[in-house]
Amino acid sequence: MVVDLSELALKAGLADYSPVRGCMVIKPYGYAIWELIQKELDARIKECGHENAYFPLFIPESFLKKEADHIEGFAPECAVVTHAGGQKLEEPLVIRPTSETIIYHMFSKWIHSWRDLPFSVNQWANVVRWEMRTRLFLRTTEFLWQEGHTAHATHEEADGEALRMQKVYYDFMTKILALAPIVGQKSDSERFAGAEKTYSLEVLLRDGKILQAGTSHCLGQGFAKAFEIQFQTPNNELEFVHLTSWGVSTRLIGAIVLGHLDEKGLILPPAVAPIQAIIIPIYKTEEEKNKVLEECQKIASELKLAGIRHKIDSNDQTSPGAKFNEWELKGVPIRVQIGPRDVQNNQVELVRRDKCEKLKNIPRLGLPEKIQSLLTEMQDYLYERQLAWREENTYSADSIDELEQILETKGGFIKAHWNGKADTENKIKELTKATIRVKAFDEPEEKGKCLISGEESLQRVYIGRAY
RNA sequence: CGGGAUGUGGCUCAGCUUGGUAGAGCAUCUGCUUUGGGAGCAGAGGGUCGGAGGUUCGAAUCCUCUCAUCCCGACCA
Repeated sequence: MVVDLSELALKAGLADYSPVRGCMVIKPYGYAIWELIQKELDARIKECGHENAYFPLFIPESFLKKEADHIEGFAPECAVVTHAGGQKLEEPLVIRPTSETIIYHMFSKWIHSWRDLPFSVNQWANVVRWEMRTRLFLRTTEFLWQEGHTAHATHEEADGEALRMQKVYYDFMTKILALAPIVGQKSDSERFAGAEKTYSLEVLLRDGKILQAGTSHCLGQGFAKAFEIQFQTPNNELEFVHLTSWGVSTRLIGAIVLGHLDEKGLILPPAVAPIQAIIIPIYKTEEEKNKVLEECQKIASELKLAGIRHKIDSNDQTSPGAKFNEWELKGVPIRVQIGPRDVQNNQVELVRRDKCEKLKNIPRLGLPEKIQSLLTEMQDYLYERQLAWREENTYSADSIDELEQILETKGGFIKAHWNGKADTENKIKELTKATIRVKAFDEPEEKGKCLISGEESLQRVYIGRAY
């Protein structure tokens, strides 16, 4: 099984390496997936009342330094512009690694009264983080994402908003991406730089590793104080706002690929497949070709009417067999095969990418409806399969040896007791190369002893090796 | 930044140990036959061997330096 994302992403035409270290070119097929992600998620974000805006790529260096934890977390990975217009700049400009600072600078100008709250903005943008090691889609130097920022009058409201957006992500990932993330809260050491609490969504991939697919932060008042975002209460008192920020990135494409792939290549959930049905004509003679292609055109126009994203692979130079393999590699959900026999009998052959089963003698009449129902079935099936995969690969460990053994032989999520402290967390990481991924919300209470310290613990946490 | 590897037609790589003036497969082009699970045959075009310097009559091959990329660790969406 090809589980190497880089190889698969290159072969399937999602992306290519660029001349710049750690940066990728997202090719049309990969970008089309991103556009579908954007479209679906953007609608959900707007339903929450958040509007889109755009802030500058450049951030004055001094802005980043205003929040102590934030600069400490991000300084090592910032790209900084020191020269422009042929001259050394008065103040260096950081290329945004994230936009909290510049957005909150603006918030302080825009928010004055309790009547202005809650206040929110979302932006779709690129950010740059000079990571030591990069990997196509999972960790690139420049990546695309969406970052939402909200300001609230109370801590409870801000925390509620951070949780609400995490739920929006959960809903999006399960319904649209057919992924089954564990949702919960990050440990202190894995928390976002400058945040009070970080909520995350952790996906178990098919190679047994874990991917943080999205985060939502309750920032408390730290940034508000650093950027002096104050408002007057109805009682005429000055108070600092409570902020949240939340984001998902092009990493989601990596999550889709690694969450669903099989030995033949990608399997795209229908909801984000740029091509949902690929039509492959099969013929020998010129006469057959004309008849078959004519029928393909008819099918295409019916699919268009039905709102199914499709394409006819009319390439004359490759054999049908080659096309089958090509589109399987690219993960197209439904393949429509049609040859002279089918035209004759008013039927087609369909193949579902996930199960790879051939459905012969499908009546030509009502084909769009049939394809639509298969797409729906496949979307559900992929989610069920992901969920089952996660459940089958979630284990419990009650000692560090047991934890290590499961990591070595199986991978996956391992639930274990932990005392909640940083030193024991580091120790686990040191010993096993695995990290505490998340404290799940729906984890039942259970008395136990910390793997390292033996201290009392009331709840298991999820541990695993992550990307 | 530590460890490993690689750089040779568009792509994947061989050749390097033991120097003798560049090769295969895929792709491309031409022609004919093919097309229901990765087509066949015949022919053609295309490379200052990452860069610089050195050794030598002669360097893809040996030496020195340099640049770049990828993989494995510490950092991270």
